[in-house]
Amino acid sequence: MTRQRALILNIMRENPGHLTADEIYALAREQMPGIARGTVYRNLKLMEQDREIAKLEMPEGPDRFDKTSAPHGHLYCDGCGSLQDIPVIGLVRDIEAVIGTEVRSYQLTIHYLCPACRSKLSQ
Amino acid sequence: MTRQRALILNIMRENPGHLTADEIYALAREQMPGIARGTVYRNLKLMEQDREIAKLEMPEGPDRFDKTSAPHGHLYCDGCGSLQDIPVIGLVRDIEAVIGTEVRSYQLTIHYLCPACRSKLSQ
DNA sequence: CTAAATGCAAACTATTTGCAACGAT
DNA sequence: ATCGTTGCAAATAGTTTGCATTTAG
Repeated sequence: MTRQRALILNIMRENPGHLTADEIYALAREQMPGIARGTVYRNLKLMEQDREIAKLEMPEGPDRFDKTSAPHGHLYCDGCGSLQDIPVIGLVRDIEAVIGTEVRSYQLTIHYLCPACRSKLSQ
Repeated sequence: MTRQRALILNIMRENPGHLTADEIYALAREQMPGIARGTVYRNLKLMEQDREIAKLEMPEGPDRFDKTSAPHGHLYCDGCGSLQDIPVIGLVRDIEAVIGTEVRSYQLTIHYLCPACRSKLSQ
């Protein structure tokens, strides 16, 4: 556990949202100006492999990262790209019943139009 | 509808799997050697916007493309990266009940270990 | 002490884009 | 004829990597 890794973890804990690697890098530099972008990417990858965090592949733009807590899905607006958590119940259980083995994790992205984008379209 | 676009569509129809843009490009060149990589990418993006096909963001490597038929999920093996379709029932209905608006599409990737990778680990 | 992690910069992969020429309608 | 689409090549975005140096355990 290096200082760099602790800092990255801390930033993710304090930050509610879904940060990209570069956003985490920028926040990290505020507290540790010498930290390298590569270090951030390397640590995020390691933490993902340890399943301390989850990588969210986005329809547009860079990946985002989520500290893994309760499994949940994401609502993605095709209009503006906004992202929100959404609870999902029973999915893992159902899938495990079908495949007969453990689900290690899942990524669910629901594409929809958020209220703001919907009202823009109807104008 | 250009010859190029028709060819790309046809390759996707004939090909059962989950091709990457470059795999489609390679197959397209067999029948139309002059086709440009950019043309393949452009058409795939347009077809995705028209929702004729779906883009699958992969945990590793390039995106893959799926001709959209019945909505379904994907089983991704964290060991070897293999990808398989899996039926999903009731998910869209459940989500729409929660969010109160239409689900345009979704992407569900279940991470697991396929039988082959599981038996390698236990050795 | 030593194995693992860092900083730096260069390399790489996947994808996008500007532009002149071409082709579908 | 016109406007969207192509081929080409260069550009970009995001991420990874090699290597000498530093740091944690």
